[in-house]
Amino acid sequence: MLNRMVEQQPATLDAVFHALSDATRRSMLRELSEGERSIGALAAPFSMSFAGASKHVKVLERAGLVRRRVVGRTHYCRLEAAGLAEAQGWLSYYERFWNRRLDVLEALLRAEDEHAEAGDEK
Amino acid sequence: MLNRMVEQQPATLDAVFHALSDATRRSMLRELSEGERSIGALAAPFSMSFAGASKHVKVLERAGLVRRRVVGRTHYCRLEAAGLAEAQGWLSYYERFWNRRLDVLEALLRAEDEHAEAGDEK
DNA sequence: AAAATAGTCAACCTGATGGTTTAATATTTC
DNA sequence: GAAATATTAAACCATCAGGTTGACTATTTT
Repeated sequence: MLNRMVEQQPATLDAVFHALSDATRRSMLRELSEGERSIGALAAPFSMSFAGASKHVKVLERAGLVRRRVVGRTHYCRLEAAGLAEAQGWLSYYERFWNRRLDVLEALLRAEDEHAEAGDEK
Repeated sequence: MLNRMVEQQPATLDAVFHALSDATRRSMLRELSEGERSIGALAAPFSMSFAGASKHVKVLERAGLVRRRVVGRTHYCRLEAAGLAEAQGWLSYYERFWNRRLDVLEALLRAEDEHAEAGDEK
């Protein structure tokens, strides 16, 4: 079950990471994390045309990060975070590498502290 | 200290996510997770020109995911996972969203199990 | 019915991407 | 020193990305 989530779906991972590689889209996701937003509402903070925002939303949809609900003339978008989990799954493989570095850093700091506690602080 | 890692550095995040949006580059990172590799060694599995691989490595370097050590005519690359930690830091904000979903799924499965255990399995 | 609103679509522009090939540079080997 | 090796650089190509504008569709308001 977890497997299904971490599983490699190259096309999808491409789409997810590509979607995340743009600061405007990342901001839109942040906004959507607070609740549903219309396309117009998503466009507003960027003084960007509706058409521009529409394109960004489509990129997010293609990546499976956003879903759309049409009510009358308004399109409401909401966050679909499962795709982000896929990205995290991929990244988690590498955790050990930076954890290792953090371990070293931690050890260094601890050593420093112990040194200080030992009474040689000036 | 953790803060410094999770901190938003838009330009860098752009570069990191962009670097990850290509399957070839993700494979290269996987390869580098096993140890240092020359540009040629990185190119080999993809039947791609040296020049092509060289470009990919430059993208990874720009994103801070790879570092290079030149020994004679050979350029050795190694993984620099700190940049990946930045990406994970960004994603971690959204964890609660998919965790929430997993909780629901888990609850559903548990409910199913209990139902089964209750003796009504046929 | 007319006007305003929310959004898409298509065309267009500029600049980046991913790939190639050919030439050039630096190093190593013969 | 000549030949082979490892790599970059530069030019080129096709395609994609991010953005705009203008025209169109569908809904809502007046």
